[in-house]
Amino acid sequence: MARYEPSQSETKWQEAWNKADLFAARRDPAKPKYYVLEMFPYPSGRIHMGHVRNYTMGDVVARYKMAKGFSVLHPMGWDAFGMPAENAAMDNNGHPKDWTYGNIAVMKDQMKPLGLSIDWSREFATCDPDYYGQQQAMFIDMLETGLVYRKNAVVNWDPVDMTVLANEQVIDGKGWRSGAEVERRELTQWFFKISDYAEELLDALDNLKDWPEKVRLMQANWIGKSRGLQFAFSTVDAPEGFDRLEVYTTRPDTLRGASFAAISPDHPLAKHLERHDPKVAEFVAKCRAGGTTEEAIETAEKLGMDTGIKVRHPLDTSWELPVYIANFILMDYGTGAIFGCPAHDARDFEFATKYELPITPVFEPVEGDYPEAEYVPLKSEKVRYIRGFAGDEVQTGEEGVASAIAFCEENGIGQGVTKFRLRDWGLSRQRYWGCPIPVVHCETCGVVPEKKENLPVELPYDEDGQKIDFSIPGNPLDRHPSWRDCTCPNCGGPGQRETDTMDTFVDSSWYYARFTSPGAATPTDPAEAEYWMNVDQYIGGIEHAILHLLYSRFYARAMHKTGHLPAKAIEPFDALFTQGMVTHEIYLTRDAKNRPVYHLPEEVEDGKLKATGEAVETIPSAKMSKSKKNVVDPMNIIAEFGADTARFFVMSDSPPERDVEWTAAGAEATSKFLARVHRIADDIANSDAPANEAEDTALLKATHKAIDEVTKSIEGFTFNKAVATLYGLTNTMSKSTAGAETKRDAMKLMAQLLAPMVPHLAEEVWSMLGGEGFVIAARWPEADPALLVEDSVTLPIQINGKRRAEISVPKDMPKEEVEKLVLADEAVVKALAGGQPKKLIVVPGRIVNVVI
RNA sequence: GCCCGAGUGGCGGAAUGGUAGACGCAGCGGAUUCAAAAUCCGCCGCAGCAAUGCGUGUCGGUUCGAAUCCGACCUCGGGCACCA
Repeated sequence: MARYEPSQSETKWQEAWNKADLFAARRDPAKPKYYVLEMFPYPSGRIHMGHVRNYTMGDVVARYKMAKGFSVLHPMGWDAFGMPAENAAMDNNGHPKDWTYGNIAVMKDQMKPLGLSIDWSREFATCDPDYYGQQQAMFIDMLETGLVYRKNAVVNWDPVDMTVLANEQVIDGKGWRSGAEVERRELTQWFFKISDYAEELLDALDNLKDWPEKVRLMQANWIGKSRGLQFAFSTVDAPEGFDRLEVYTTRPDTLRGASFAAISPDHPLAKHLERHDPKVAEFVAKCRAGGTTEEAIETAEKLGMDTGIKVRHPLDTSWELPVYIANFILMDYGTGAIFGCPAHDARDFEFATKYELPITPVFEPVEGDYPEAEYVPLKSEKVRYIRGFAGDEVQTGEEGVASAIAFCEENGIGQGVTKFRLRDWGLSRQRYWGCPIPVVHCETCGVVPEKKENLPVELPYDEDGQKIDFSIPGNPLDRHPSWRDCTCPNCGGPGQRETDTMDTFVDSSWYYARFTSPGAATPTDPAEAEYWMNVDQYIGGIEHAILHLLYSRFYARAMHKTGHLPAKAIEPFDALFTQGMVTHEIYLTRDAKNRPVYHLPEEVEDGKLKATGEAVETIPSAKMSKSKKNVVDPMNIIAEFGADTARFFVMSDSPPERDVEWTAAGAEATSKFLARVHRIADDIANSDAPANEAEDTALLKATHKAIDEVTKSIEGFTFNKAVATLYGLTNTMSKSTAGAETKRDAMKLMAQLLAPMVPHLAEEVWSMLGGEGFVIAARWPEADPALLVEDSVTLPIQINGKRRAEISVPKDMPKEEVEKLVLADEAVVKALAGGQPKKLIVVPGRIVNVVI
């Protein structure tokens, strides 16, 4: 009797697949194509269960589509630039390049045993000069097309380390290494003009039918289209050149409830005052403390300072409002100046209360009492205007806004304008380990793009023969004279290279396109892009719902505009599936400064560190993340049980879009199940049981029902249900007394159903039962509709909505006859006690409800 | 603070307006075995001897019928533009 030995059979089948070169994507005009892509990994060092889950899902789809007769593209690469490599270099006195490529080698070795149907010939890393050189070429094209520009923007500045910090490196407003209070500081930075596409990116969401509704909603809110009024206050006692103060409001209907005007600390007027008034300078400096994130700004204590300047109310010029500088006004949104109506805005209410400003209601509820604090009804709700100036007395907020805009336009007060919350994409990073921005700063010519024939502008590995020192904070490119100094591509005179590198989101905004022709001498090859684009199914984490996906949608449009993608590819991902995350508890201890030190699960046992016995703090499950070290190593599972067990386990139980808490408990059970399938297949292969018509038909029906359900489950991304179906079919198969021939056929069909999830075992079973060729090369089975119909159904009988009895009736029994049967039922007769039912509801094939 | 989700047995979950708890884990009982492992069979929401009652985060509503639809709230998770 053959035993289930995954360690041998998995290697055997992987070698056989390789030899047959089954997974190389081929442009085959005779076949429909299918491009399935999982979000490529960051090479953190080791794979974790999240990767296994992500790539197994993609593999299930890829293998299923292969069996359905598609020419499949299923590539893999590495999102290889980014901060962790520099941090590692800092910690280990190493080099980001060595660390990154070392990690890639290890992770690839760990992924290979999973038996994924990946075309490894297309592999690349974003830190390969060949890849980022093409990215530089596109940057130059975009610069020439006007899609790239420079402007000032704020960064987190660590005044002790004299360096720019990532948001992640700012903890409670302090630098993570120096502990210094972080300040917001302006630098000149490079930007992509994504705002040009705001409207289109919003409108096009409606056509992304196979994207999750929640992702489209999140992106729509992020883009944040709003209709409002822009107008200028005339100022009183303002410095020269500031006669007018432009403000933007989405609630012009509340204009007569205005009690103050407020400007951002970064507003030109605030900057002017800062230079002339030490008190303003002090206040503005206070406002600039803390990080740059919207979260930090929104949750910080609301601070304001009266500038002493007044503005005249546009509807009544004798009415003057004070002008405050306020830390919660963002310069990036609108005009960087607002008017506050504390009666109908929570934040303005808080501010007005704090600074004792008047709170004047503009409208009140149509019914009921005016609330104690601010009154902020939905814009769609009708309210009664008591200090309105346009439109009806009773109207919705939306109507009030529209009529206020119309009134202001007619009376020359201001203009209705449409604004977007979406800001241009700042791509400059003051860091080493990223794609160098290919421009040269020349004293005579200014900012000049590098010549394309000089690309790639490669990152220097060392510094005049010396290893680059990553232990010094800041950007090594900035203090690397022999790399930095160069000749101007325009005039040939002395120039200096741009030392900013690109945001890693740029790298991941076009890798899907590069996979269609990874070796091309241009960013893409038109024929290949035309054949393979778009990505038919994209799979990745919900954490990328906004930034990565929105940037990719913009970048595809930019690539089209610069001639690198066909028009059909401006929405690069036809269907999107967002998998849930794999979560795990977090273990930490504290260092001398009470800062957290994280520990891997395998270093912890019974709440203590294995090495030292020190007790660890346990934080409840959170997304597995390399920085928190709450990652589980799938290699142990593969070594103990085999890849098929790891694959099947991550597909079972939890629905794919939901988070799953990793627990080791189920792995053994999964392995037992796979061994059971193997055992049953072996029994069947050696059986000579005679045919048995009734049993044969029953097994055949069960098998076809399973074909139907598994197919639907794979198509619908409910892999956990496919697993449950396969468990059920296995139980049926094991108990069935059907003849050997029928059982063999049924088992071969089951091998096909198993193949996308547990490909090695499926091949083993297939070959045991005499299947021809590879099981994954066999055409996907189709359920015979005739075998799916049931002759009779069980109808539950409810009395007043509670289940009290059930009857079994032929499938197509007419309603009237069902009613007769129901009324004759013992429980119904008893409940009616001789009376008539008030109502009798018969839902054919589903349920009966007797209302008494 | 703002935007988006999710809450069902001891546990993961199934059922998306029609029998709540499919399937699996854990547990319990049995068969097999000298014994154990493995395997096979059965039971398994809570309370109750039972009849029956209760039960899908909480409270309210719509409906003949609600885990499912609507409203308010609570808790947990994701994102917030320099983590990837």
